[in-house]
Amino acid sequence: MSLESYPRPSVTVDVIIFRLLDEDLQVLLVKRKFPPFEGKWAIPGGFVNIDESLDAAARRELEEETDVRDIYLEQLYTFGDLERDPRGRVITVAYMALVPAYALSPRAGDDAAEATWWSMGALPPLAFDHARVLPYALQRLRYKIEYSAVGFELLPEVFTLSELQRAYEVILCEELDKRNFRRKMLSAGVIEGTGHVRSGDGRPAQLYRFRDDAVAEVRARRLFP
Amino acid sequence: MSLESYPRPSVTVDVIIFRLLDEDLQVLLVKRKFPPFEGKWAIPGGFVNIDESLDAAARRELEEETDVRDIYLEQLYTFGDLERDPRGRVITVAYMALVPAYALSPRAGDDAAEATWWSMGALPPLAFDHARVLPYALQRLRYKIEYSAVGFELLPEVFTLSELQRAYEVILCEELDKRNFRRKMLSAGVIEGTGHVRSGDGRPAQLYRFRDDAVAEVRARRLFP
DNA sequence: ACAAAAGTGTTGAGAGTACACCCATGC
DNA sequence: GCATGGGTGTACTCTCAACACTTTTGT
Repeated sequence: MSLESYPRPSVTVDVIIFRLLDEDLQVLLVKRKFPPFEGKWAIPGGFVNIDESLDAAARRELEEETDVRDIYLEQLYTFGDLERDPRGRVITVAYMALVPAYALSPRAGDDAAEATWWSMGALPPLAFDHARVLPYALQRLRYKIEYSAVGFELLPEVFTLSELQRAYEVILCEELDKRNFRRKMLSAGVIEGTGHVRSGDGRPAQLYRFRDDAVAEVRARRLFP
Repeated sequence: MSLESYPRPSVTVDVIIFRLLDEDLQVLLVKRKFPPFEGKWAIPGGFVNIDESLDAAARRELEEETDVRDIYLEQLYTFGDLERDPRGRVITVAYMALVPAYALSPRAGDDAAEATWWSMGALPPLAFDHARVLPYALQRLRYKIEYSAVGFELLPEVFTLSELQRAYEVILCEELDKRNFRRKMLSAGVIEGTGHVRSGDGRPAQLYRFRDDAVAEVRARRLFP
């Protein structure tokens, strides 16, 4: 059976771009200008070129929206229901990107559709099946932050322990104990002090950075002994 | 931009079907009869029909290979590198299925390619990028068995605690303590006794079944407090 | 001196881990 | 009666979770 003999679905990548700003977890969405879903908001994405891998397509879409490189990008899930795009059969491979808040976007001088950051707690009406995709991504982010070190991808290069804790609290929607948090984070060996401090209101805070060499993947608690 | 204006990749689903037989974790592979990869072995799969969801396509492929229904099936990952299929641009959505050992397969009277169970410890030469896909699936299975109850999907409806423990040991390549295993498994509330026993060599063993209503998802140990 | 945020230890409970012997049956 | 696998309890360690006050700076 040849590759030619079947009608082919279209394949797109959608990139869910999260950032953390002002104690708020936000996602970048673009406004659709044409029917269907005119005026609704969608996860940025586009067709996969025939000579481009999925990862490369996702990275290209990401770089069309943000100005920074070396961004964390991970494949999430592939959504392929029949009725998800009324224009035809479109399968989309969803990726998740985590950008630090200073990543300039929506990109200046961009000719693409209007792009805006939305708080995950107050989303606008969404196009396609994106109302299903975003909660999936949030769940994955929450889950992953619990046993790996992806949380740092949302922070600037140096940060205080309080900022780090607030990042975790915002993503998990849960308050954490300061002493336990600091002890565990430090003993995990994933961050290191920079030797500098940051002054502000109150006592100046030590600054830390993420240790690139740290592979912090906590083993899951097992169901059995 | 219309859906028509781009050349489209082909989309397939591949279903990695695991079973557990004789203390051996096995995977079902089909022998390829035509170039490329003639004589090599591949994960069973096929094209996604234009009027069929991804999940439906995966289930159809699975049912072409096995005789049982209600089988555990989960989407794993989508592989979309350019050179993974020399015949052209083919993106494949990989699924993982777990079948009990009595699931008759390869299907009797099947007109499809020769299909054989292979031990995960001794795989034949593989087609496409399947040498990358199978270890990914195994890792996912190992990971998932540690914090959820998918392990039961590989066992018959009733089983002894020793059989269950051996299943875990085979998948994890790790010996487990009998007393700890039994205590934890019973206290987790995911299995219940049937009241019957099975006789064999030595003392007869109590038989258990999985409790459908048990939602045993163990929370991951967290990196932070 | 006071406001504001940073930083610091201890204790009790529960889970995990290691470990060795008796029990019920078939032959 | 013996070989074979089934079944059971305890002690130690370690991690988790709860909890409140002192320190350092800017104004």
